[in-house]
Amino acid sequence: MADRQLYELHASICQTLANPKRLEVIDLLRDGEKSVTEIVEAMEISQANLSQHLTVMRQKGIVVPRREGVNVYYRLSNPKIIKACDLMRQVLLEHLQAGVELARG
Amino acid sequence: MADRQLYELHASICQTLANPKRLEVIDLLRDGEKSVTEIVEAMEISQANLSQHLTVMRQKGIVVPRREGVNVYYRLSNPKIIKACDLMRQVLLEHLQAGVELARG
DNA sequence: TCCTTATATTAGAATTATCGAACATTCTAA
DNA sequence: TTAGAATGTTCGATAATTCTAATATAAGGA
Repeated sequence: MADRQLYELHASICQTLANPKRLEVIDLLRDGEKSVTEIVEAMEISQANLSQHLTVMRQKGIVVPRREGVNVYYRLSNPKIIKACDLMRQVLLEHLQAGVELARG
Repeated sequence: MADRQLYELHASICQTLANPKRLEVIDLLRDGEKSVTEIVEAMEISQANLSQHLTVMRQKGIVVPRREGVNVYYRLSNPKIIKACDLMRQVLLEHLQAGVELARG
């Protein structure tokens, strides 16, 4: 596979992580699976909107669903996702300490 | 600082990485600084467009410029950025091997 | 100063992402 | 099989991103 395509796919993963709600979901799934209802109750988000975000993350292979009766439980597909997020979080915190201007937008 | 704000800043960093050209630039800077001209010549990109991407990355604290005469040399601000990118790349490759559908868009 | 090279900025069009609202689906229990 | 709870999908408005083209700025040399 060409490098260009790899960069595209890589960018696609980053794009999936580039949303505060989705990052919060990932953080919530850090220690194991949670049902949609559990996630909704832990966040300030509508069920429909969460479902949209979960769809995006599912399609990109970030999370994996498991249906159990009426509930659907989601988990992270790969523990390295948390590692990557934590690394970026470290970069962020180090920059904040260094006074780098990082305001969103 | 509130978690919500942290997630916003974190998303902002991911957003900055969520572009194939910018990822390619980061990869090019992996082993040390390069001038804008060097980067342009190593990629398929216009100078103006590269300058725009460098501006974004500069503002988000991903890269740091150093002017030397008429040239501006850019370097990564933090080696953890490469580590995070490499981790995500690993996740991507493992997913590809597992046959996960990751097509962009 | 004037010219040239290197880099940055702006404007505008096209594409893409986000969210609320409304609606659809799936499953279980009664 | 109908009701209700849990989850998913579609649509449309708004906002953000990306690129090209044109222009601007900065630095050095003749």
